[in-house]
Amino acid sequence: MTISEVAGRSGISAKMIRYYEGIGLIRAASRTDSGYRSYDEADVHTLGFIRRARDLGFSVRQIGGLLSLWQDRERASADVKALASVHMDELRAKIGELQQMLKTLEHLVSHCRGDERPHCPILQGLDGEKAP
Amino acid sequence: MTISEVAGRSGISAKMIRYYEGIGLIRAASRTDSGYRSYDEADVHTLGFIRRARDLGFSVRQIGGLLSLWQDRERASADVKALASVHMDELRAKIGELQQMLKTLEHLVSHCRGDERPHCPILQGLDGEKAP
DNA sequence: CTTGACCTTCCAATCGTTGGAAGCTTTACA
DNA sequence: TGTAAAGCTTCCAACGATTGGAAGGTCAAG
Repeated sequence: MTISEVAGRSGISAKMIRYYEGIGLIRAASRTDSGYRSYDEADVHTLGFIRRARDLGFSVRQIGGLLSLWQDRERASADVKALASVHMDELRAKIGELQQMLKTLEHLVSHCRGDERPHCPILQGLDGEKAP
Repeated sequence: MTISEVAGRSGISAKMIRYYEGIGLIRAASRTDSGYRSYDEADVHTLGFIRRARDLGFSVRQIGGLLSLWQDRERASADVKALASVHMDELRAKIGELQQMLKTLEHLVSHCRGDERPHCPILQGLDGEKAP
């Protein structure tokens, strides 16, 4: 299977597959005589795993950890759970941060008439006169 | 005022002040005879505005737009509101994305015993057997 | 045998921020 | 006055994940 085939089937671009190989997230693919990378069903499977982990927001480093556990038949599920929990905490923190920004903005925007006049509580809020 | 003084007072690092100058977000500071950048109260004010905008998650490009409007006495508040609304939509989209990730993870994690045994619904979920 | 679609590697850009190196200036202190 | 520390300058590189492109080799269909 060529890299574009496995890319299409896994949902990871050929560019990223080469990149993942370069940083050591996946093993270097075997090559044809002419130097083309060659893949099989197991690679599609692994890359699909990576794509789903990525879709859940795991970093490449975290995905590396998940891959190790995934391939370790003697893993403890507690280790997987711990890794996932760290990421969930990161997600919650990020969500909270963005929600706080949004809340502040909603407050400012709700007081802005949004007409042709220059008066604007949004800019006033950014001006530092008061921190809402 | 030196760059580190204005950095301390505005909450933006000297590194970033030079960077903002380099990309044209702020005007090039005047220089002393020896080539040091020199700042005044107005610069502290402007940088404070930028820091607060940045704290609300606006991109540098958006902050450029906000600065223009801030300094334009004949602006229409509708323009400010529109710019802020675009960013709020971005924030809502990002929050929704992260919440969806978190929700999926919470579901997976809640079914994982987290003990010393290898069985793990989290890894099963990532394995592609089913997309929850 | 040519053409087009693929593959390869390498280099660059994105975005915002930080770090460091090399060299000059100012400040502080003996 | 001499010197050392601290602060300034510019330039270059890295982070993370991804995309884009250029230059050149290879495979398939016509």
